[in-house]
Amino acid sequence: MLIKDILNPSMTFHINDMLRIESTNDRFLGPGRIELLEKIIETGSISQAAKLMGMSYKKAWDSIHSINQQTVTPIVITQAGGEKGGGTIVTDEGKLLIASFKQLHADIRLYFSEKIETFLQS
Amino acid sequence: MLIKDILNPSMTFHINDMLRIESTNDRFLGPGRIELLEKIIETGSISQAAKLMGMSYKKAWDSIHSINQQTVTPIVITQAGGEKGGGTIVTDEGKLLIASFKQLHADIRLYFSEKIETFLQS
DNA sequence: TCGCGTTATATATTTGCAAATATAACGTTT
DNA sequence: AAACGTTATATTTGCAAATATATAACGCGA
Repeated sequence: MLIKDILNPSMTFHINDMLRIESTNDRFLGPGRIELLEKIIETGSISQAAKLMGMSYKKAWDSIHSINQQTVTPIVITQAGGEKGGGTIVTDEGKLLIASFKQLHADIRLYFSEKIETFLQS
Repeated sequence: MLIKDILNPSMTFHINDMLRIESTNDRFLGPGRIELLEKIIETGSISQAAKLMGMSYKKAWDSIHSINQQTVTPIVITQAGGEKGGGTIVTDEGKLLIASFKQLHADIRLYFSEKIETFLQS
């Protein structure tokens, strides 16, 4: 008896490989927050980054606020008011987090793709 | 610059290691459905299994209906009416799915625990 | 034929969360 | 001091998902 003979062949199965790092009772990093941080680097602004992603400003702000609260070193630094009305930058620590997360994610996706393959063919 | 010096040391971080196997546009197997199948084996009944898990009967029924629709061989066989009012059994194919899923889940949890360790200490 | 406990299914209600909206505060520029 | 675009925060609205409720169908046994 084989797994592949049980599953409906007209359907394609996959593992949900979204990597999410969480702390005790809050989310920390996931694909969405990583993309948001990258868009903030591009635009220098939370509101513009949110708009670029089709995300509400509130959700974007909540996300970066959540991230900052879970680190000792700030990941983003915001300024309300000032030239161009203000803005937001991602710190070097933030950029390190982004790079490390993406590497970890790539590793896990690879491992998953191997595992699901053997599972579905077993 | 190190990840572990960025993160708040008063918080414990972990990877969300819930394994979910999905098809094109429906869930297939996750920890909840696995537990439900196991409780059905124990009790011989969807309703009793649901009650044991604190799950509504509708959600339980929807879950097993969804599973059965994604396989060519039925995973559970239900009977409405009959002695004791009816009942539900898990087929050998269902038991194979449970065992394979748990093995896969264990492998992934191990891999994750190694990965998150190096990530958090890097 | 009725009762029983179960599966099967529809409908209504509630709840939680995402989105939208509104407003305040901020600090440079003019 | 007024304008501007941004961050910051509260409030309201809308919607989807979970839950609850109700009812039907099923088939054996008394």
